Amino acid sequence: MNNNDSHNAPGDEVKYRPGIIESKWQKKWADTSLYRTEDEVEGKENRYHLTMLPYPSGDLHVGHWFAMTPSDALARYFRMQGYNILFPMGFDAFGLPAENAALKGDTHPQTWTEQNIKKMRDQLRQMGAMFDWQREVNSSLPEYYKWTQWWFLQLFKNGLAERKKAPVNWCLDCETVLANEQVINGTCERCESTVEQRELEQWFFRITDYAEELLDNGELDWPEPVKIMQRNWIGKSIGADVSFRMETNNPSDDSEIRVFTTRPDTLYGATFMVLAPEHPLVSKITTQEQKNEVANYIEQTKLATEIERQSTDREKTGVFTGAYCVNRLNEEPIPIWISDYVLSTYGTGAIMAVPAHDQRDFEFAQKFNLQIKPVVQQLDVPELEIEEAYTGSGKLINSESFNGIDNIVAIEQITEYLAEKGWGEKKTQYRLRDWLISRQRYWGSPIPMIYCKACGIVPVPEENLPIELPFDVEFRPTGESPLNLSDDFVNTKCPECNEEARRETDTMDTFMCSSWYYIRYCDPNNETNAIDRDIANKWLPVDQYTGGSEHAVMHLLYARFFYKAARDMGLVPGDEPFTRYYSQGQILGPDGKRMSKSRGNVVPPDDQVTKWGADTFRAYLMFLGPWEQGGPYDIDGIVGISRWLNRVWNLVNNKSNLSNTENVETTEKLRYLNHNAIAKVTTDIENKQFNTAIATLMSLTNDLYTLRTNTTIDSTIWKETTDNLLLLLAPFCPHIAEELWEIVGNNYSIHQHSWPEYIESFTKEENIKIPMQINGKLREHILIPRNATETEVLELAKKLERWSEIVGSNEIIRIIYVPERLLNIVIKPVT
RNA sequence: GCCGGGAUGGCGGAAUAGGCAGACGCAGCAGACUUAAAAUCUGCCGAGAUAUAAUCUCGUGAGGGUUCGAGUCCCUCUCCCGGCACCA
Repeated sequence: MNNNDSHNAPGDEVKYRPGIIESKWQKKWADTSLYRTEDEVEGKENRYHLTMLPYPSGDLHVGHWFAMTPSDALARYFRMQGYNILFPMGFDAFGLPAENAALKGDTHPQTWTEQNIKKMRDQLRQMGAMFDWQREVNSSLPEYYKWTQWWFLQLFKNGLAERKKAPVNWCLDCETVLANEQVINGTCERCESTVEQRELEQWFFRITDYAEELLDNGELDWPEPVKIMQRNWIGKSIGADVSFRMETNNPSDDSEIRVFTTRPDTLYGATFMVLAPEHPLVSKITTQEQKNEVANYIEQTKLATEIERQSTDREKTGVFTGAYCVNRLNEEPIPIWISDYVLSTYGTGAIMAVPAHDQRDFEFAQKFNLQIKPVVQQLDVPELEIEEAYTGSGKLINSESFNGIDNIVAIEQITEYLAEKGWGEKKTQYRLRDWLISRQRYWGSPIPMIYCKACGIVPVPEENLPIELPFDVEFRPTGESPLNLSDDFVNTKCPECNEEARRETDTMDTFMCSSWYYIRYCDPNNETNAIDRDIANKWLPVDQYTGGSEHAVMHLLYARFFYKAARDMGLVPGDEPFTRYYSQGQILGPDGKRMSKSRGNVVPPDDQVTKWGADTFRAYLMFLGPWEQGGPYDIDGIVGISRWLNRVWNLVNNKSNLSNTENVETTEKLRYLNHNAIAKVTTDIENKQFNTAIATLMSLTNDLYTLRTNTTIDSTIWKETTDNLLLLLAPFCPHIAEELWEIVGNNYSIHQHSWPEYIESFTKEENIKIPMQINGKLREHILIPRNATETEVLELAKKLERWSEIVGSNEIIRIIYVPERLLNIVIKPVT
């Protein structure tokens, strides 16, 4: 008998119509506030799940679905496990695209953003995710950025926000400065256009104060590659600061050059010095004869873009200053050069060059015919025969009293010696720079600072927040902050002396907004505080964060810094914002390339939802492959999920072949299938292996189908089985699970039901089939009782028909029985 | 250059802790149902040998090794993807 026949009998047809049931349940969930999260629920532990909030570009992308729906499934699973789950959503709504769109079209960034949010909110609702929309945040609303500004003031009061002059990255196209993290290969992270260095006074957050603590991320339950990326970005180096006396005819001149080196052991091999062209000493020390050449070189450097300057395969350039300093260890004179391969922003902006043991210095020395002096033994060859720098270890040579000492030991000894003499000291350097947060753009949160001629830099009093972003402003990028053009905005009174003063007109980097949004979700409507301390204790830190690893050294590092600063102000509990973080991969176009309009490989999620339904689309995205891996979206594969859900639908709706008489064998088989699936799906979800969880559910569906087609089943055990199937399905496909749950007569809502538990003994069958190998090669299968001993298994094996054929009279030299897994018989031919 | 991750059928992928390679799905092939198609259902679906089979051989990027047994562990190499890139 065919299930489908009876199901399709006239008058009995109930077809799976995703479009109808999905909107039905989305409405009911909203009407009954099913996903409304209270801060406290009796008997339930709070658990905070979070997926990165989107930028309101105006159109939800498959990438959003790929990132958010598995995250939703995970949150739903933990909800069913009995936790009180916070799973919020919002919009990272400040940023350049709004301005760019406004410049192209006849609209305002605010209008554009509002419209986009409205559209995207609807698109997000179609996912059927358990977002608590009452906690939505929008970082561009004054109710939100009031607190972004408030945080700025707290950082300022705690000495973590400062205005300083520094060489900064300037994007020529965006006409604004950028943080170091936002410059990729010398180009702007957003618009990919050229970035150049400018010396400007800007607002910085002192993230470097937390370098050491940020580096210490080993205990975090985060993907190892992301932690490594952060550690590399912070870039800790231990070495020494060493000072070299300037050689001068004037005995009262005690000026010196300080360098940072990780190789104090090679100090005797320093044969020249190199200063960054921007180094302040350059103008002081350059001799009359070299003045022109040096000035020309500095001019050239300024003209070079960051891409040109940072290119490693470019030949080294530089000029001699004419000046010398003295290596205090041996009183030898050392010529001082300048070159752009030395960065003014790292260390002291000057280096001692040891060409024998540093490849960059080696290349420079070769180009300009400078002395190469080996000081580590392995390189004890005539100077002309040296082909590259030796960076390995060895005993010191040419180093006077340090000769013969292992260079690793010499690092310590020479550093100590320098310290004793007052010529240097041990030093730790970080590659990480302070976080530059000023932006010369309109669509961002104004920086709440005031410049007063008399009082200097004065923070806006907290009670005057928010400093609202004026709507009516000419925001065309001119390289000058648009807010500067608004007299109403700029002109103000000094909060201290009440005299005429000017407001800061730069806005904040939008990464500032996203550094604390997860804090605001906990208490989104609080008008007197950024977050209530009691509520913070209830939810923070985030238990499970998910999102793309492209944010590894930007958002994720900034947020960690921010949270630690907030902790030190006593405002949030714990040391880290995100206890667990998991990065999903990237979904690609069907052609395996990044989806983009220009490539024409974009798969619009709305179309997929219309065609297949949200549940099918969700499950397909989770089924494609490992979540962390991402990969191409195969437009044809989704039909498999659609077929599966239809089978589930028919399986549960079908009333045929059910009876009231129990068949013990069938019941046992059903229990086994059922509990096995519960066990597998449970561990898979916990490990975020959604693809295999869904494969398990498919297998279960197939097995139930087969059993149902071939046997008559007791209706009680059948309902128990299908109920469990629906519960296991609920996190992945919340709508169909809810609909079928209702159809079989269960109470609303399946999503308030607890996750099924499996019974260990049911997950195993009495008799199992194990492979039997001869010399490690598969020869037969044998059916054995699960707890059989080796002897019993061997007896069963000997009863096999093929025993004499495959073993015969050969000598058995070893028997390996792995309980419940395999039997391997090692034989040797009798000669 | 440095630091990560990876390579398994026609395709996406699966495989506790070293134990039946290819679960699950797509595509494909054959059949059932149908006037027909779609949908659905059933079966097959890594390569090769043999008479269909039973069975055997080969097979997880390449080469070597450890082991009764290797996709999994060790060594060497190739290619692909991601990050950083003159950080002294």
